[in-house]
Amino acid sequence: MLSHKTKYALKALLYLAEQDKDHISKTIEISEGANIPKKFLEQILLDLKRGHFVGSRQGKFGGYYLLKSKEDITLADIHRFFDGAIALLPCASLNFYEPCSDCKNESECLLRKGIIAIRDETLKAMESITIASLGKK
Amino acid sequence: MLSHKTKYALKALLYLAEQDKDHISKTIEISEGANIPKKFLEQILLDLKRGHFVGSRQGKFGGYYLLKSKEDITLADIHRFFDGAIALLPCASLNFYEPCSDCKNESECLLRKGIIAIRDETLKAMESITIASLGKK
DNA sequence: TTTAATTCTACTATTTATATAGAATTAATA
DNA sequence: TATTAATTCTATATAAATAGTAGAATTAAA
Repeated sequence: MLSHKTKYALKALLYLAEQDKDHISKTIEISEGANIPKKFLEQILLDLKRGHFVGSRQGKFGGYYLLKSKEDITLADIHRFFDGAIALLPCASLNFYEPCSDCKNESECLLRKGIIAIRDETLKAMESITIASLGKK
Repeated sequence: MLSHKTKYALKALLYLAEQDKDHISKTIEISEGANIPKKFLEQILLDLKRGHFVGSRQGKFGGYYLLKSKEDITLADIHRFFDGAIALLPCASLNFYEPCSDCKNESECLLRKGIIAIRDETLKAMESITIASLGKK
């Protein structure tokens, strides 16, 4: 399952992607438009800024805007950024690999191969979906 | 990610599937064979029993054995049984559907359609993997 | 009756998720 | 330059889920 944070981040990005180019969205505007708790959204937007997905302008008339092109932000990117690994086990993750603490011999683990097969399919689907493709109803 | 509980359950089922027919495995034996904390495994085996995946014999020389055929236990089954929904959002789940509390209009939710597409792919992969197929190295 | 296993109930840390509060900083503009 | 309204930052709070432990009760074979 996605965490609420990830879901809210995706909704916020979708909101930003819908706006006119050059429009700068205030937090409160996104919060109301996408129905996300304002203070929580504030943190999420800061995270997205640190991840270089969005940019911000400070001070009066400040706000947020998309930094990356909406075609270039995939569901896999946002999942990894907030929730981490896409694979169901750390030993099967490409970007967040860790050995299982209870694993005696990873190369002989029966489970791992199945989990890798699932990861491959899920990943293919998640990388094919972008903020732009979601927007095209 | 799978919870440890789900991972341990899968490892325990794999262990049971490897045994000779009619063999009854004691908890301590599975615990040591699959490297799972014994007391935690005890709870997991009870859960698996309640789910009719395994059967047990009580008393001296008691233990656990597979109840369902190993061809009929899929990764999707075990995931759903312990960790619940396979979909990334509850509104996209077939077996654990719930509306999102922050959703204004589900039928128009841009995110939902993408999440359903991912679910379809992941599900196909998870249903194709069984305890039996994992065992065939 | 003894023994060795499962079964059951309850408890308890630890971590993660989901936020909230409030002060500091920034930048436009009157 | 003072005001205003926004972001930014740090810290904290709370609730739920995860992971695991303890110990007594029950069961059934020998």
